[in-house]
Amino acid sequence: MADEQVFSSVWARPEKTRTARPTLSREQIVTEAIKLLDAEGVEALSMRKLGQALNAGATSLYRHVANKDQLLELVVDEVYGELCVPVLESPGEWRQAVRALAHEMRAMLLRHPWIAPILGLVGSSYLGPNVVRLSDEMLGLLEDAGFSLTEGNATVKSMFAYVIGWTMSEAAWLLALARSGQTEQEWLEQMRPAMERVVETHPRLGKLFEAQSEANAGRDTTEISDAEFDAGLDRFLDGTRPTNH
Amino acid sequence: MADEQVFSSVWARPEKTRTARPTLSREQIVTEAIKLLDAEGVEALSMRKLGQALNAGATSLYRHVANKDQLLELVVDEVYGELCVPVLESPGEWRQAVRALAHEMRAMLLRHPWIAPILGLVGSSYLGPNVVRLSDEMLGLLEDAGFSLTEGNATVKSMFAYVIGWTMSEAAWLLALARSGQTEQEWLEQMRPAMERVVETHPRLGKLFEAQSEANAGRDTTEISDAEFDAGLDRFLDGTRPTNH
DNA sequence: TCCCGGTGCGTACGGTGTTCGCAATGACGG
DNA sequence: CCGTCATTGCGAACACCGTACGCACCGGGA
Repeated sequence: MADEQVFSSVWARPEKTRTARPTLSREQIVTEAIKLLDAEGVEALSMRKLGQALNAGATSLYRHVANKDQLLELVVDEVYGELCVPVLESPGEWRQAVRALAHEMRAMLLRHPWIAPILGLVGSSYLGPNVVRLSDEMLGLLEDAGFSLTEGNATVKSMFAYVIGWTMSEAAWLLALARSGQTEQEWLEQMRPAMERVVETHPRLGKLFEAQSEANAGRDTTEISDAEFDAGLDRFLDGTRPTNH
Repeated sequence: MADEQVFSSVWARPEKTRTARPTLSREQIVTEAIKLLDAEGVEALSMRKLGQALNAGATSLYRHVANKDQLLELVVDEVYGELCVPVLESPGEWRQAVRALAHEMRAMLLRHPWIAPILGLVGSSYLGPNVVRLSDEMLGLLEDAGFSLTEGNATVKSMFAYVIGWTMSEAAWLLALARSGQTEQEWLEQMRPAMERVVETHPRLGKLFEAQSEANAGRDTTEISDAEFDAGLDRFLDGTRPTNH
């Protein structure tokens, strides 16, 4: 390698004369980072691999992005850009709208299960353009439905908290499963002994497992978790309404 | 260094004859890891530093812990051990009990703001003894209050989701603030320009900020966030009650 | 034409998780 | 009392990481 380097300036000019004007852009970097994260997970994202995926050197990225941390902020905001706030047809339908956005958000977080840990590190990147747009539109929707600005803000924040918290644990499960490289069946089978030891000392949990596997017999697992997510969301919404003033 | 190594076996036996029976234990490692995480944050926890803090070599830790990942699982469960489920004095007081646990949990997560990103990586380490104990006791409490097992489980899961989601964003803020090494005032002042640019294009957000700073004038910031957390929690609880059957 | 700001990137540094083999120890069976 | 042996600590090494720095190179403006 080092030897080649010594001669390279002699026997050949760089074969592909580098067009020095932006062959690399911040957008390209961010979208490629997301692709890499989706494909291989959060621990597989390194500046070197990302550069490689872009046919570029690792350190070239630093011309367009200050940090890996900043890159992650950009990534988070970009992903929030996948969400779009539903339109409110009549003021009474704010509840459906909030539910729809919550579902969109859960789907997005499950599409990109690596976001959860990043969110904890990077905050919600509150000032990213997409996050700002999302907050603003959501606030407008609730305003149209009769919420005051502060009420609407509180509603959005609480709803986001529930969705993120819930989906984070789902995503962590999915990640663990993916890392193990096993099917869900094998995975469950593998930790059955630990399960049984738990049930032995905590019979109440055993009864819960029985009741659940009975109630869920024959149902699809994604159907089940959809329903559980909705149930919790509905509890939250049942306690929420605009004050008439 | 290497030279010294050659002679070391000659001019001296190891000064402190290593007692080969456990000078190191899994518990010590976990508690020291937590101390380190609290003191210096998640990116400061390395096996070498942890070993150093324990007067041990980095690789010695691997005799007691399989992985860094496993260590983090142990850490998470240990921290959950700080929580204790309140006692239910009468069946009607389940609401206060749930609120109390939620508060405990939020306080714990803010005491250890590094957990949020770890939780996303490691799952909730569902089978750790402390997590299991917590779930079981909480389930028992709600059972005494008239919830069925599946209802109680759904309630606990949803409540945890809200608390984790909410507190994660609080914790991320605290972490960012701590990393910047500035006071909250300086920090806010520093990103005022970005704030103003946002307000310019999104006047609704500007009105929200005004309304909030007016409503919160003179109040302590921790008092404010406590109240906001409680408000969201109450919405959730308002939509939750045991079915009489 | 010449220069100069912007861009790509090779090199290098300090740090990371983890494997491996060796040294040393205490407990135990004879 | 003396081997034997599983267990523990640990130094060295490997592959990889984020990133600072300096140089080569290009395109556009004077």
